[in-house]
Amino acid sequence: MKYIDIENFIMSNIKNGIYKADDQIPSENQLVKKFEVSRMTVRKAIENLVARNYLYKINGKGTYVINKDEKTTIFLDEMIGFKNRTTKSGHVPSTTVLKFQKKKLNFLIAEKMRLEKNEEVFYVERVRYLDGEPVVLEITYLPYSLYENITENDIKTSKYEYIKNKGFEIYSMEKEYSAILPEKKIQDILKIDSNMPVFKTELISFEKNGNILEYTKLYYNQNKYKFIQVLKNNLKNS
Amino acid sequence: MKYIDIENFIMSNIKNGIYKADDQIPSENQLVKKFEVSRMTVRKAIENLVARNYLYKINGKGTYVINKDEKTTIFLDEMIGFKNRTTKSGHVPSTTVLKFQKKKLNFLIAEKMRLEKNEEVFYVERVRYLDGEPVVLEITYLPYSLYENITENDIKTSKYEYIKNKGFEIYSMEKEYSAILPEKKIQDILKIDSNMPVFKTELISFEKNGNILEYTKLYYNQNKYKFIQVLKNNLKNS
DNA sequence: GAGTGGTCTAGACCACAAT
DNA sequence: TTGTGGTCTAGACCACTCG
Repeated sequence: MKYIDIENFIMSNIKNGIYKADDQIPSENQLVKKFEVSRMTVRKAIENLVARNYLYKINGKGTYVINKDEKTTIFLDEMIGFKNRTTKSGHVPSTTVLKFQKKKLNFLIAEKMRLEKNEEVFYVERVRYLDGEPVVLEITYLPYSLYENITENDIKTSKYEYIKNKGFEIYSMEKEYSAILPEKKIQDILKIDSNMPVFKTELISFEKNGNILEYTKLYYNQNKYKFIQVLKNNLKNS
Repeated sequence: MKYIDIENFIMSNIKNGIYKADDQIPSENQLVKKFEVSRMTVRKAIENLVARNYLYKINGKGTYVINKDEKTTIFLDEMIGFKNRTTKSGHVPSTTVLKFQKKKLNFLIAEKMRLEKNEEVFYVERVRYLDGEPVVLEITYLPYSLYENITENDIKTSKYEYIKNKGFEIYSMEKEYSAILPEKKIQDILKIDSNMPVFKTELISFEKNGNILEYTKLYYNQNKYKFIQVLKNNLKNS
């Protein structure tokens, strides 16, 4: 396959340090001439390497080599949220609430929350920023029956703080991890390339009695961040 | 954008149950006629929905709607490995060692393992199967100096069992989570579509004194599996 | 053999960056 | 204005599956 030849050419130049971090690689038209192929073939090779997290593109400017060392490390604490150790290193965290609405559940989400279709929930979209750059998009569904008088202000800082203050205790959590290419709307919010997959977590929080306290989807921006978790002791076998 | 119109057309048919799980959607040529666009435009829409985990393709046959309910649930135990609860439900696990070699480290991996370039390691590639279907590809680097007399048999079942039996204790673990589109070689091993991202974990295991016991990369097949983690109590704030 | 998706061509027009 | 990447066309040949 011709596009694999082009992938290999670019990759070997990255691995051998000929293309260094943040260097611009040859333009699509230059690669077209070099490999004597059509532009679509060159684009396919580049798209693959973008999706593989080796290249990034700037519209109207060019294609560049990703600088992994420059990525900000986000420490995930049991994967629940940010433990803002990052703030200690001078990064400024912030949160924006994009949407805060009362909504009726569609069938798909109702099933996940073990509620009836058309049951009412609060639908919340939040974006977490570091130094003004979007890190995570969070979409949360909160059952109306549990949080009747919630306001946008309640979840502007910490959602879990709010849930705790309401008198609920999260006893267990079910998390599903996946990797997807997000829809355009999410790409725009996170300011990521159109071929860059995101790391996604879906979670459901339970009270001890089995009540569902929330259903949440998290989309992590990998363009400028890497997501690290440190585990200590009590490790089990594989 | 025309390809977004096509994406929306297909998605609304999935969401409204017109295309049901495992249904074949219209062929590329049918969509070309319906939308009066070129085939490349149709293909871009379909590729996006494959990467978004809504469609899958079978070469020579057609494009189909993903059946999420049919996905086998894999329980991740502290994300270290399989806790084979799945076997209780009739699934048969197995492991294949693809590669077991003594190797000299390249610069990139040496840096991660805080070793020198050209230092010797055991390079191990293993695939975990369930009912003969590949679930995870694992690539492990084990420092030669720690495991001099290791054999392929030692890691045919449990790597962590072996490490423990060698007298080492994993005190902490650093994990990095990401989502990438894997290279063709990995796509083939995991038998996944060429536009399907994978969930990737990189981890380094430490002894209490800071010694590095392993560097491991894990690639999870999302085609037929979903990866769930259940956490109990001791949850912290976000 | 007919239909499917996989790869590829040789053009085109556009929005966007930089000069 | 020039060069870049983003979208799109109207073809083509191929390997694969299935009846």
